[in-house]
Amino acid sequence: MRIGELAKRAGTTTRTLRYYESRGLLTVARDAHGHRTFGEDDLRVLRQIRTLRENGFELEETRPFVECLRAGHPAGDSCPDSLEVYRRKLAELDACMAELRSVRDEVAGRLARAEVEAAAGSPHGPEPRCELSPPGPSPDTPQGRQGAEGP
Amino acid sequence: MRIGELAKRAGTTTRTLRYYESRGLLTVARDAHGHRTFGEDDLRVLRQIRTLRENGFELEETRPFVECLRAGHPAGDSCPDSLEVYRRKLAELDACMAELRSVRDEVAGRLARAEVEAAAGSPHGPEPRCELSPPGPSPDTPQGRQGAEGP
DNA sequence: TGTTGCGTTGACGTCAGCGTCAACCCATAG
DNA sequence: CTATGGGTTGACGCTGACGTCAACGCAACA
Repeated sequence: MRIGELAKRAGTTTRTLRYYESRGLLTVARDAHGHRTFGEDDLRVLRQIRTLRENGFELEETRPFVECLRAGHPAGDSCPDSLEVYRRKLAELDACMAELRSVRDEVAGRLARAEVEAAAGSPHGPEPRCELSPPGPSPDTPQGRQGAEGP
Repeated sequence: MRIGELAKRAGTTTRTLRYYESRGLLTVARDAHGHRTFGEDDLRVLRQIRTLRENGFELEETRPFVECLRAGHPAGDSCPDSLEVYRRKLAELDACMAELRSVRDEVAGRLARAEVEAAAGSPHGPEPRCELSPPGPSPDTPQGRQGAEGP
């Protein structure tokens, strides 16, 4: 199997595969023409990586799973290092959710107070300029899974 | 007040202030030497920006608050545009938390299953020996089992 | 007179994970 | 012969919010 077919089968692109190779996540053999050749095991590795990436794992965090598979284990998470990544990720997710909750409460509080002020000041205060623009082309791209973090 | 003092008072750096100016968030006067000069109102604007940034607002999202302050309002969130940003942010936070929760459950499930497998296999001592195809033209890889793949 | 310390502008570096050319090679089909 | 459709490498772009120089000007202090 060559890189185009593998990319299609894994639902990704050739650019991505070459990038993974450059990161050392894929070890690639070449044929007589210098073309990369892959086997079914590479597809498994790739699927493992994609699954993790879709769950918000960074590329580097997939390395233990890849090495676990390459060591001949039936699944990428059959090894202690992979489990450790799972646990770290869980803790990370919990921390992130806690922070998001606190920020959410903070923002909700500010909004509530500001709305009260606005209601109190509205009859006499500054006139509301423009109401919010109608729900036009605002493509809400759900990309951020752990985005609202600082340093 | 010059840029160094303002940066210190706002707990940030001169680079940051110049960056904000380049984004049009700070309108800056110059003295005879070409040095930027700031007043207390600039400090207020800056504090508003920093507070929002610390709560995960993007720089561009702080613009309505800045303009609100510059329009002479007592607080940055005294204007409808600012409130709308608050509301959008709340929705965004809620969506993000929901996604994090689902990912968290997914990962927790995988960890639990993998730990069960590990506990079952550990007493017997799993021997991973078979390796995947190393660099070389042999795409034929006899592999006995397949691991559990998620949805 | 030098040194320190503040200011200025401009430009490149950083982090992740690729997308998007460009310029080329190679094989097969019409 | 050429068009098409693979493959190869290399290099730049993109997103955000700055950090980190470089090379300079200007003022005060000893």
